[in-house]
Amino acid sequence: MRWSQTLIPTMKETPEGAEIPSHVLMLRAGLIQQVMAGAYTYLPLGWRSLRKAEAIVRDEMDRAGAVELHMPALTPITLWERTGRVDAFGDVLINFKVRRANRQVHLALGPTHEEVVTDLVARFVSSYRQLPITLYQIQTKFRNEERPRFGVLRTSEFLMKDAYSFDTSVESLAASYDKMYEAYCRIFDRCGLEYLAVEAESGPIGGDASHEFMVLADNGEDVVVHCAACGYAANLERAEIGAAKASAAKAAAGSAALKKVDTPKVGSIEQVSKLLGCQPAQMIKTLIYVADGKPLAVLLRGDHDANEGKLRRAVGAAKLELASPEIIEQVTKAPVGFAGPVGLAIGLWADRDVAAVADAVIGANEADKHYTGANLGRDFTVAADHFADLRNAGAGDACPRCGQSLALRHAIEVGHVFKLGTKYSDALGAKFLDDTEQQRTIIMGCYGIGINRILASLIETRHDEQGIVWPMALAPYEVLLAPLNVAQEDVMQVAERLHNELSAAGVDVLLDDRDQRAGVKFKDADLIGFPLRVVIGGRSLKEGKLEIKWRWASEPELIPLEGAAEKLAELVRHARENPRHKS
RNA sequence: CGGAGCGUAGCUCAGCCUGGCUAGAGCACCUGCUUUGGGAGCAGGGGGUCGCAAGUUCGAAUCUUGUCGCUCCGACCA
Repeated sequence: MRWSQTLIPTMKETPEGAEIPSHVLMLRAGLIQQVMAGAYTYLPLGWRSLRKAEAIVRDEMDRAGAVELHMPALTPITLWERTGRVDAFGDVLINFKVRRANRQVHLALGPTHEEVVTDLVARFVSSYRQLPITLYQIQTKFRNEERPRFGVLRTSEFLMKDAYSFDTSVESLAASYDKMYEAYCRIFDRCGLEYLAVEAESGPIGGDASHEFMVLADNGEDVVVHCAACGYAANLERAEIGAAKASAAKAAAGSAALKKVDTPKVGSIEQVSKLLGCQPAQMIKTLIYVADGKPLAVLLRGDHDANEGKLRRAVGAAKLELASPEIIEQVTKAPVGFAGPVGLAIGLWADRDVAAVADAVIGANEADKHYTGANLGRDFTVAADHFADLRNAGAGDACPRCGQSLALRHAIEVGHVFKLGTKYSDALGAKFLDDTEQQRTIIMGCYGIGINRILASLIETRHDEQGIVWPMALAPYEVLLAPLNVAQEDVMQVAERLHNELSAAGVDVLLDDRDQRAGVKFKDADLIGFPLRVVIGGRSLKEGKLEIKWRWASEPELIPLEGAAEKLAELVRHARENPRHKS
């Protein structure tokens, strides 16, 4: 391809509104153009990279035995009503009515495709002989994001690979799941991404039933908990906390007396600690939840955050949510911000770390009042079996596996594998007859990859001051030919010949045939980040040599003009095998 | 959905506070000449409903109100 014949609108300056590196660089390098908040055009270069990522995903899905099909983005709302997900998705589900002859049809744009694919399987699969099977597609998904942001990281329309496995048993599901897990590792390896597979919230099946594939990046929206010592990794919702350090476990032997103090109009932990001159860790906060319709109270150290998943599992509730202000007032007889454990008549749970807080500051269940000097056992009690790990892990907490210190890292979720169980097959009647003529429900798994996020997370983690540093696998073009003077005939002859020979050898090559100064060509080459740049002209050509430079290398090297095409093709082939080469 | 900010040429921005000649600069674009290894120089040229609407005023990019769009922080995220 010739530069002059395609569309590559590079920008010297950072457009207003772009903040994070991947967004800035995708715009400046002419990969994307924003059409509205959360919707982008992929320009020729961006589209090439996206298609390369897609091709890798497709290749590995096929290798893992998954079968590609294509479902419509347009779906009837009734399909979503059958699984109750109209409510579950809420405003995220883009849906609308259209006129069709003399009636109205209510449609939804698919945010994912469990319903459509399960309905398909329910219609055509009826025997264990047809199972297991894993179906996948690569398709545009639609979600009405509350707040699109970070360039292509969070958009309302995005390209997703979604796969669904259908099995006859939990053991068979585990095998399907493992195949997908391994395929994901191969995909992200080939893309040159540094990723972590972390344990994630597991849903109905429990146990080891969900993993998220995370790319560690400072601008990631997710937080993963990582132990550098043993490799334990989990997302914040799921991360367990190891047993408390022995030194902190001194029994709460407080000396102070319980004393009611005035805290007028001051309800938050931060405000109260400031007013009373104590540390948040000296406080115990009391959160009121409603579990399956019944209110309960949870005690946490002031500087800790509740983990609703852990709490739900500890309490054994199906549904758990923070209580409304009305319920809180009814239960505590005080406005929000003044709840405390003393004299509360509802079920009381506590995070393990609460036991170590002596002479604590707590709410007094009375407007504008707190207690100081509160002590567990003397002033209030929590049943021994109501102590549990109920909070989010924090930096410095003990690793549940090895006891070393945990670290919190920001990350971008690029993939998710999940054992679904029978939620959708039950709702949509996907059953099969087993070899003993029993009718049973098909067991499902689902597996997603955000294709756009592969690009964004790669750029987020592989760039420098000059621009993107593409790995060979996803670069829009593998080789850039840069003739320095397009008016010079011998230079252009060499460039044209190399272009044709490399193309014939299966190398993606772009010829910068613009009549531009060398500086402009170099800046654009670095900004876009072509892995291999070949300069034709100047001193080296007179000596029968070409100058080549890897994007991640600091210095160029010279190769003989003689046999250059073969040499370059060989270099490209080698670099394709090593997706993670670094500067 | 709460909080904050920004909308002036394709891009980055000045002008607005304190209303007043024909609305500006740099980059980009077009023409010519020069230049040619890290975003060139000179000369000339094209391009703007100042987001939109209403209001105040003799007069609005500028003041007021409303509205739309975009961005950031937070909440939310099967």
